[in-house]
Amino acid sequence: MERERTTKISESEWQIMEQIWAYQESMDSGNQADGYGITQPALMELLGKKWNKNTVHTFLKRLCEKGFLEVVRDTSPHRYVSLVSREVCEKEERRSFLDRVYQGSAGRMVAAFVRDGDLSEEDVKELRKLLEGFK
Amino acid sequence: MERERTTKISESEWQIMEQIWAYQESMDSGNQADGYGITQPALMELLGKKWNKNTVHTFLKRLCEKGFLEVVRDTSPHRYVSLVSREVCEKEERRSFLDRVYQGSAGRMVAAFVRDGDLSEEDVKELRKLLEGFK
DNA sequence: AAATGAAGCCTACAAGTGTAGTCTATAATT
DNA sequence: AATTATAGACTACACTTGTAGGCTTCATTT
Repeated sequence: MERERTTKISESEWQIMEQIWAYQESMDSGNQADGYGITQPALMELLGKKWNKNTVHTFLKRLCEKGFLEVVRDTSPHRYVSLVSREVCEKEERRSFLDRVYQGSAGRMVAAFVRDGDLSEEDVKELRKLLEGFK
Repeated sequence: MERERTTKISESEWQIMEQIWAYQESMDSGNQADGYGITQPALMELLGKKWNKNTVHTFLKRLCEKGFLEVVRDTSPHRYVSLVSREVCEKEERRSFLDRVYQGSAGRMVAAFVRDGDLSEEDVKELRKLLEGFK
């Protein structure tokens, strides 16, 4: 499926997408008709007070232009729906981060995280389990 | 030690730093007097033909302004010396990547890498070893 | 109806990024 | 000395990103 996007989600834009994904997920479980997509007011609510209305609007517009969101204009406060899953975006980010900083070597990179003590005991335990189930 | 930097190394700038670090490392082993720092011509050589001279110069200048490099102007082709280790920069990048995409959770992130099969068998083996030596 | 207010649209603008042309010293050649 | 590469400095410019000020329109509330 996946529309071809060329651009990336910027730092701030991620914070917007973050909320939209979370919101959509929460809706998925509650599952109701077409209440799909978040309205800007609702989004503002989730984002908290530090965000200016117009700023958020700009980001939403740009995210639409970039092909990450879609606006549904048939309800009063319009609704924004994400067109790409968080998983896919995360994956793209990982790739580009990896290529930029670690010449694409996931191994070097994960090792750095582990070595650097960035992981909690929880994380380590979890990770061990994951590695076991690995051929 | 560490000069305070506020800005980050951009995508393209990383490719420059990459070479400079590598070069410096190779010099460290060979260890000779103050032949420290790479010249632009030498850098161009390492970067390959796709880079325009002026473009590279711009990046070098910016990296100096940002406090990542220093120019030594007492030799004919000036010499550029890195002021920050690759390790430190990598760490900063990891942090910002983590915060942006994984809300700072290294665990979630490493798990994603593992789960996604981004790791080679080599990597996995290496990783297991690392995790063993972990309290 | 008049005044308020929220929702949406457009415009602006400074800072950062990728790319590269131009001009000027300076050193190497003819 | 005149000519030609080179190295370095400066300038330019389009595009992206973060931020936000206006203006217009409905839908409310006096």
